[in-house]
Amino acid sequence: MPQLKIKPVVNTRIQARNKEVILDAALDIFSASGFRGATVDQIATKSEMSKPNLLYYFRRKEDIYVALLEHTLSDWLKPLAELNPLGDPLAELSRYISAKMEMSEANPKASRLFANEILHGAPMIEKFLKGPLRQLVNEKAQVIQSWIAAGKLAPIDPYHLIFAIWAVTQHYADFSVQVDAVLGRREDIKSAQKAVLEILLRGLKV
Amino acid sequence: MPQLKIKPVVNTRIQARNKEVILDAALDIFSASGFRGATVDQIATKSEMSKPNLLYYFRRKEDIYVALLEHTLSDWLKPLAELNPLGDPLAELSRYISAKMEMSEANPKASRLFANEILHGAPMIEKFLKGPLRQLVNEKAQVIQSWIAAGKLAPIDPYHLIFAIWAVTQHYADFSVQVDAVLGRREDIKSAQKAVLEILLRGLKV
DNA sequence: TCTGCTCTTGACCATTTGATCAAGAATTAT
DNA sequence: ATAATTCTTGATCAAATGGTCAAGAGCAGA
Repeated sequence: MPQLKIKPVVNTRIQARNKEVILDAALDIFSASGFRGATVDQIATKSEMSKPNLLYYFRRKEDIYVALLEHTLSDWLKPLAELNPLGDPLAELSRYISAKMEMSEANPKASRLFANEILHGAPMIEKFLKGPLRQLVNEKAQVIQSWIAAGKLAPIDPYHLIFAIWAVTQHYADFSVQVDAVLGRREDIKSAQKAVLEILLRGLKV
Repeated sequence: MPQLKIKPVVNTRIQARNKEVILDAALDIFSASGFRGATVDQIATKSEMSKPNLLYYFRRKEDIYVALLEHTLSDWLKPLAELNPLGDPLAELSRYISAKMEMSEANPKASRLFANEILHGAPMIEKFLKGPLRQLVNEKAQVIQSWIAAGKLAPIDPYHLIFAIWAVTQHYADFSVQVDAVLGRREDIKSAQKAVLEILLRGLKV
């Protein structure tokens, strides 16, 4: 009696490759148009496969979107997780800010995907925000608080400091169109990074 | 011979009222779902009128969206325009930051509408960004630069300072879902405002 | 009151779009 | 080689959606 298989059980080479191709294409499309604005056809075309073929790998449009977000979220946490309680406060924060600026430069599409999701109420990643993200922020806010208590940092609310760092660094990815329009040229990330470090860190010195 | 009127020439009372009702409803819908995600039906329902009736006032979905953006843009410029070159630098910047924070609190929907538009490449407001906005920012950057030259402000790149102020203040409107999720409660704008002022201004003192 | 304009809507249309299906091609395991 | 499984796609569908139209209701000025 033949086994009834609705879906492949294993991930073959072809599956691994095609799923990656699809996620690559989907990042382009979703980050540019948002979930509703993107169409399965666009993603299929960019993936150079037929729409039914794409839907063979991800059964619903939403599945692609969720997979993409999950791919992105762990990367998103990493730099903050690396904030070292034992390091020098200003050096640690400087490293964190620089890492975020470089992420904005290297992968603005992921940043926009994430921004768009939150902007629209984060329907897919509420659990991530209230779970792992919240926990990590709590933990690192305590680290910052301990630095302040030790007199190594100016007394600034740690949570709002973290929000400010997120806001400023991601601004260069999410609002790059506006930044470029105002400056009248493609923003150079080096000088932006230098300016951001000054603006955010200068006030933190004791 | 009767005059051929395709569209009403004047704005009657009914038109004024209904257009406002529609724009109100549209702000709700567009800010929550983006241009593509919003449907004319949703806006019509929220406006308590039939779809053809809505389309009598705005012939295309895009017309509603554009009208809404135009409504918003002038408000958007106002606080920055009021930055007074003759005032005390820190007091002026403090006032500007506070005004932006209050705008985020009072009208987060407009902020999100704007954010979403820029996030997706600002197809409708490119001219605004490269024109009036750029001009105003240039002007105010010069003001800040003159404060720095006069030794009244720490030497910080004025453009990036303005970007930082935008980023941080609008973050509380655009990413409120994330802020609330991380804090585990509805953010209180008073304490946010206090923290933001400290973070952004502390480093600007000479 | 009567005339002409404004306002309103049910019915309808064309297109887009997410998703399905059956059937054949390609690949893999035996 | 051959059987089983995975992969691929043309054709198709139902629902959603932006927009139109004709016809009637409401309103304002003469």
